[in-house]
Amino acid sequence: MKHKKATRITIKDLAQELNLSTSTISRALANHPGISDQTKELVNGVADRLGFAPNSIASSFRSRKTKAIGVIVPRIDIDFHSRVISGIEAFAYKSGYHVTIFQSQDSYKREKEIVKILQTKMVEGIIVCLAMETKNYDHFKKLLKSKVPLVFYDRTPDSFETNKVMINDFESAYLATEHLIQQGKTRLAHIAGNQTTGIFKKRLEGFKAAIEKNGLVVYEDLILEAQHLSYQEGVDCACKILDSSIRPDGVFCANDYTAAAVIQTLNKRHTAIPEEVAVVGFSNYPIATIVEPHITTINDRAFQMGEATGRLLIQHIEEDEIDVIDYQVITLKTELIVRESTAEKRH
Amino acid sequence: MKHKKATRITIKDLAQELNLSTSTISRALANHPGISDQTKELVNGVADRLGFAPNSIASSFRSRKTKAIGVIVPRIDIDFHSRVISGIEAFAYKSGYHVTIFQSQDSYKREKEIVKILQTKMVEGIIVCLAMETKNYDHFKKLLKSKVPLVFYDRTPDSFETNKVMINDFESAYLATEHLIQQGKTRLAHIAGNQTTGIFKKRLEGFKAAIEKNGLVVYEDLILEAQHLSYQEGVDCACKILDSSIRPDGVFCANDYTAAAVIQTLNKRHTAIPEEVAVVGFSNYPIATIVEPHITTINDRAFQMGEATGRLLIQHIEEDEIDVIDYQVITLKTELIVRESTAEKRH
DNA sequence: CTGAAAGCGCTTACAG
DNA sequence: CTGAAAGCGCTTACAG
Repeated sequence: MKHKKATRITIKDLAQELNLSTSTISRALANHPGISDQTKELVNGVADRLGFAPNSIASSFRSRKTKAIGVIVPRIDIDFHSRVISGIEAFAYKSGYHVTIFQSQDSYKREKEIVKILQTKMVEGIIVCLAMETKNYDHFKKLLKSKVPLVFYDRTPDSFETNKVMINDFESAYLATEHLIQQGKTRLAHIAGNQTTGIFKKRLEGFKAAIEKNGLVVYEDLILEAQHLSYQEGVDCACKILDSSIRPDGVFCANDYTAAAVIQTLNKRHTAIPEEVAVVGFSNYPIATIVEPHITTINDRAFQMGEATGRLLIQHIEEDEIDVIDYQVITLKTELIVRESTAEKRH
Repeated sequence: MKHKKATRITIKDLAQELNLSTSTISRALANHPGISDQTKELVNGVADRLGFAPNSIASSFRSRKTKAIGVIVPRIDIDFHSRVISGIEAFAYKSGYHVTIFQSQDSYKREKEIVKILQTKMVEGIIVCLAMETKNYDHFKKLLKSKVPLVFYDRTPDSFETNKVMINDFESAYLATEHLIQQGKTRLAHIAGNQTTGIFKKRLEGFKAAIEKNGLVVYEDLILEAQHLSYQEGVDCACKILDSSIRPDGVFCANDYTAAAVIQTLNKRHTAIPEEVAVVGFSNYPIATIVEPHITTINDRAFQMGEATGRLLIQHIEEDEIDVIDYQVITLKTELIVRESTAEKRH
């Protein structure tokens, strides 16, 4: 006798067992209204007893619904993205969807490959945070042409309109900068992110706008760009800024790693924070409350961004008859969390 | 005329277009050996021209291969897990698999729900890091009975043998503790993780073993348990330890958050690190090189753990005929990264 | 090297 | 409230 692979129980088996049609079994399992409660109980009972597990692939194939959404992120192991994904998964799960994840590794080539894979109807909708390299959006336009619901978050296309979820980077930077001004700071520096990326451009703009609106001077020499906003780049920028002839009394950093770097550099130089130099970060990473003094920063609400992105996508998946909406742009509120690096007395 | 949904191109359409059978089209697209190169070129050309995208659901349904693996983690937005997932995705992607992620939120109930969802043949194999609450493994045993390949990582079942990928927690803790002893430290403290979890129990055991092996005394009063190993718990434990009558000169922490907490607490008390008290952490989180002094810690190789887990699972999926292997346990090497919190001179 | 045909396990209009 | 029947888009043994 040959080794026989465990054959799975199907609705056919249940039908045979109960002398009912497969139609009835299928409907009973789906809790269809037109089936008597008695039959439903009977079916569910036998299903349990025989250890029936529905074949979701067959079901997806037939119904053309996979209940799957695809997510393309640059990298999963970046704090911001892992929190967004967590929000997406949490919302998707309670809506009966599951989430399949791909990393573009910030590569345009790989992003295109992934889009191609996702075009096979494996997923009902796609969420994307663009790869750093991506400047051409044809692969996504093709997707849209075939009516696949698509939502971008954070890093979004700049040359065409589509569904997006973002935070108000301009306003957040404006808020952060104005807070420094309110603390009496007048010579402000900024460690900026990659200026080919929209969100970092907006943060720089918000920084400048707040300064100008308050009648102060924008010192271009105090604005430095850090490609990856890493801690080490932050240290380098901090040294340059602090050694500049215009000695700054406030620094706004485009993320918390660089803010932590500025703070540690100041600490080493025994410069009083915030009295001599105040520091504001961006994102509210865990380090913001570990570094001393704790970092005043912008709460970027990554988890909520994930939830909002998931909600928007699922809405588009399920209400595709509402063809009236062309695209939707959601901007989330942020908040300034004031901590010791700008305001409170250090104990 | 009613609005007609964009009907997808199928292999039938390609067959018609080329006056070939669907069998040939299917084989040509799959690059089957028994098809002439000329035909393959022809088919691929027309497929491109008509914008054919294969229906992977139909294919999965028919071939019984989904090329999908499911991953159940407590939470995605924990640094360790996000790095493991990144490793899993990276390995899976280059092996032609994709990864669907679920968060158990450390809930036993939710973990069972997810397992039930995954039993629908949606995935070909499953990777799990157990929920904190989980003490009963029946849901996984059922999975194994139905021959679904299953691999656990990090937090693994303690009462039954199965595929696992772990680091050597005992040995790592032993190494870390012995390093403190080599620095001349004799009164050692330990901030331990939840002792109902195997890995944290092993870390405590390794800590004790190193002390005993070196002829020193284990001070039970200097061993504190922190449920979640959070920064705040770390601060609380640090205060208790430092105010104890046996003043410790070395602290081994079960993660880097609590190690950072100990360091900051020592800094506030103006206690010299490492001269008066040396500190070792665990995991090599980003904060390890941000906090001053930088933290000596164990590199837990999370990304590599993800790769190894993915490799092991896919091996089991693809070589299921190799029934000889019952289960496999892989233990990864760790390394001690020595930094200023124990050894180097602080500049 | 290519084709005819069966069938994977469901769902769903249609009929009663 | 239930059933008979068609069919989703592929893959694959079998035949030539």
